[in-house]
Amino acid sequence: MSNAQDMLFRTLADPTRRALFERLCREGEKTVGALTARAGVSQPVVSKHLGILKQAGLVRDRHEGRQTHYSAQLGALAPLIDWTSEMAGFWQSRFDALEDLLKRMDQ
Amino acid sequence: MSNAQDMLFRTLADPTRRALFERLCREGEKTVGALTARAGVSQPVVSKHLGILKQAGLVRDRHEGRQTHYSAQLGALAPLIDWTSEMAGFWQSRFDALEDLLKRMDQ
DNA sequence: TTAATCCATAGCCAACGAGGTATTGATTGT
DNA sequence: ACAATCAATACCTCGTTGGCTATGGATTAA
Repeated sequence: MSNAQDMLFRTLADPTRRALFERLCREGEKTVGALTARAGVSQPVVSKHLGILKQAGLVRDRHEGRQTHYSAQLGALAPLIDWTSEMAGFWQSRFDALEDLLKRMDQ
Repeated sequence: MSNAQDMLFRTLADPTRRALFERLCREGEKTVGALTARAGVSQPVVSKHLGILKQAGLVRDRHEGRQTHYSAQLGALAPLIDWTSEMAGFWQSRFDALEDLLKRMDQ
């Protein structure tokens, strides 16, 4: 039951985590220190969140000396987009079926 | 800090809740009893989840005698789609900027 | 009227998760 | 060599939440 959507939704459900991902999307690659400076939480917490984001495939890390650079991986949002369009698709097809039925009744 | 995206992500993060919403999208309006029959959890739990989905605007309820019919409200997914395209937009614009820079350097 | 059904609410408990501080490992600067 | 910086890990605490059972309120059936 632990599909890709599950991981994504759970990961993005936390505001702090989503804020980190948003900053990486907006501003590009950032070090842990830079992210911590404006995150409103302690450095270990930021590191933990980044770890979870990485596990979900939403970020990449690049080590350079003693600092780690993180960047957003937009492709990881694909399952989210797929799920949304799937839901919209179901709804649409039921709508189409209803429309079809109404047309038949109209004859 | 409690915007629309926050509510949506948090609501859809739970697998049981998401499964309920998916069934309503796929199969259309259903009573609490019908949903409970295949939910794998007890009726009170289903009711609670439906209440949370309702609060997030993802479902509507319609009372008919002693039973309550629930149906999906697809429009509520809009903030999710908006957020996703916003993230994609940020990424794209940074990509465009880089592309532009490379073009200039190429001259 | 009484019994049965349907759903919501209340109350409880266990597990999870997000936060903190302290510490370690690794790298850079002196 | 030693001190300082950066990020990750370990460990703890506390609030949240998802599950359950029991019950109540409302409606329908006998």
